[in-house]
Amino acid sequence: MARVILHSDANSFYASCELVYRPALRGLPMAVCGSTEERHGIVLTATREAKARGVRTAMVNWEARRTCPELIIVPPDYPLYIYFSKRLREMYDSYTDRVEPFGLDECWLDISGPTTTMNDGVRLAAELRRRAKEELGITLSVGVSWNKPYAKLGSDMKKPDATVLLSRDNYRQAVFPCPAEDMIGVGYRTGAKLRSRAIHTLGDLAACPPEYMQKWLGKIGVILQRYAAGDDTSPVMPSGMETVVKSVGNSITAPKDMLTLEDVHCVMFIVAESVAARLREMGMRGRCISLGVRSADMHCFSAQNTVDFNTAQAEDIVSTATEIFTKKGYANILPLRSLGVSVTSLESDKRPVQMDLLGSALRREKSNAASRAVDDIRRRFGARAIERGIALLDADYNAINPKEDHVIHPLGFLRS
DNA sequence: TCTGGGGTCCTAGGACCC
DNA sequence: TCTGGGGTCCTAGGACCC
Repeated sequence: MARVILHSDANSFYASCELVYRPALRGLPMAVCGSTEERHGIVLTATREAKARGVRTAMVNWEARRTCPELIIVPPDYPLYIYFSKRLREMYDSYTDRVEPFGLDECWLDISGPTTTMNDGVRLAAELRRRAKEELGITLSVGVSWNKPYAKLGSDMKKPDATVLLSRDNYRQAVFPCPAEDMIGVGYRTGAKLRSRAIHTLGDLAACPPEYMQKWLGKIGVILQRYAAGDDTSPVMPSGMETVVKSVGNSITAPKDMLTLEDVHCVMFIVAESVAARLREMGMRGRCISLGVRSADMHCFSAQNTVDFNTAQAEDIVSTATEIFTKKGYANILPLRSLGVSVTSLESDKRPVQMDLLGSALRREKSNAASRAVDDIRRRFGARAIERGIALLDADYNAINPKEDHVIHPLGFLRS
């Protein structure tokens, strides 16, 4: 049984959808690039080649505007990304039932079979690239290998519109000279740690004794060493087996710093409302509520609280988050730049609720019904059709709409 | 003047129970 | 009464991914 894994990465996915330039490639609002690229030294994608040439690829919006005053900032269009992501996904699904998405624009495909060869993988890669270009106008970079980390590595190696085969015959020459940071799982911090012990390349990493890695970096150390050596047998999840969502949250950098407790409360409500509505949409509720804040001097704090009931109600989220805020003395770090809440320990809202003697479970059910009615009004007449009084206190904060502006719907939604 | 947003997993320490 | 161990849950923080 030959294992043949592909990893397909849609090149400049967001740019392909809109012909826009996304500064910093870090999910910031996107800006039209036009011909500014050459004149201002702004590059379209953070490619390996660009990095190797030392070209600046990270630029925040204000920097980009300063560099290029005629830059036009275009807000992201998530429904469009979802559309393209869905079309690509359908294409992959027509070849194998083992397709595992990784973000909106990447997927692993497993085409292993008794007679499958690496050449079959390369042929399929060519066909996927041809079809993506013809049918969607998008180019793909595809890595082909016998394991997931190498397939991913291969898809990163050559962009755009390319296939890279990392086989048992060539991987030593192709993989081992690469910087250790190229491997999935090795980020900025871990890369620095590895370098501090003279582990510079994937070859260096692959050669590390597992016991040494375990002792030094724990579980993740052993995993990374095995990734580097191509020693990974983790399966590509079958289509339809998307992992269950484990947390739902929203956070926002406010249009102006939150100076007072009233400001905090107002933003907290707006964010909590979005989280609660999304939970209800997904048919979920949870009992662990966390609050994260960032002060104006960019220090982050977070804390959580587990309550004894499951909720998808903004009021519950806000009251718990407020408790945390008070208990932790976050008032002392005002002004705040950013605030977020999230809910974990999730369960389906189809599960029966234990009634209690005080009737609070019953009250919660009623309040849930009221929230659903509000959801329905907003669905029919728009997000602004019905608003909370507190949100009207401040026009700047009221302009925030986390649910519409920031949420990329979970990948599970793509299959509906 | 400004530094994103939504997630996942892992770790280490502590509380609690048996 | 004291001590120890195992298991589970909770919590805060860190690192990583797109």
